[in-house]
Amino acid sequence: MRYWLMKSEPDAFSIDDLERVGTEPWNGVRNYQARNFMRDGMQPGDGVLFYHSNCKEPGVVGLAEVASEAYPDSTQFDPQSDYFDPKARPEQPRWMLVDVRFGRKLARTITLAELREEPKLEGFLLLQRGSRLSVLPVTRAQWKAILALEHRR
DNA sequence: GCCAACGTTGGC
DNA sequence: GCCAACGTTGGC
Repeated sequence: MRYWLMKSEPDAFSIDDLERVGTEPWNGVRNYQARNFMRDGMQPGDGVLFYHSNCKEPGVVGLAEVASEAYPDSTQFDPQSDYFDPKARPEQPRWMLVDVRFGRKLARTITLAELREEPKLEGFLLLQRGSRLSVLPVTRAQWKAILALEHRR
């Protein structure tokens, strides 16, 4: 079992939205590195840290799990979609996604600022300068270190 | 709203 | 294949 962090802007899709729908196709990822993590790295049952980005208090807000193998993101073929990709062809899809299933909300937001202060998280991809990946791997040690912060304060 | 950092595009 | 221009991400 592996661990991941997935970012979402709460204005667009929050942890509450995921709780409401239960399971959501993680569409709209248009970065090759992020796609490759979903396509080549993820397995059903993997752990996901749900992260709110581009908001007042960025940070980890909940837990989820990978709920499917990777499959083509249908929005790439839909001209009405914001995520439409005119170069994508159904016989050779360019963008893949996985389904993500709600796990639980954290007791509180573990903020980005806190993560930066945690020595055990040195080297964490999320915290590296200029890192903008919206889907990224988390080591088991990092996962544990992050969750250990939940009830510490 | 600003802007640093990064990815992508397209001319040459 | 280089690289300038442009677009996007996302913290602050």
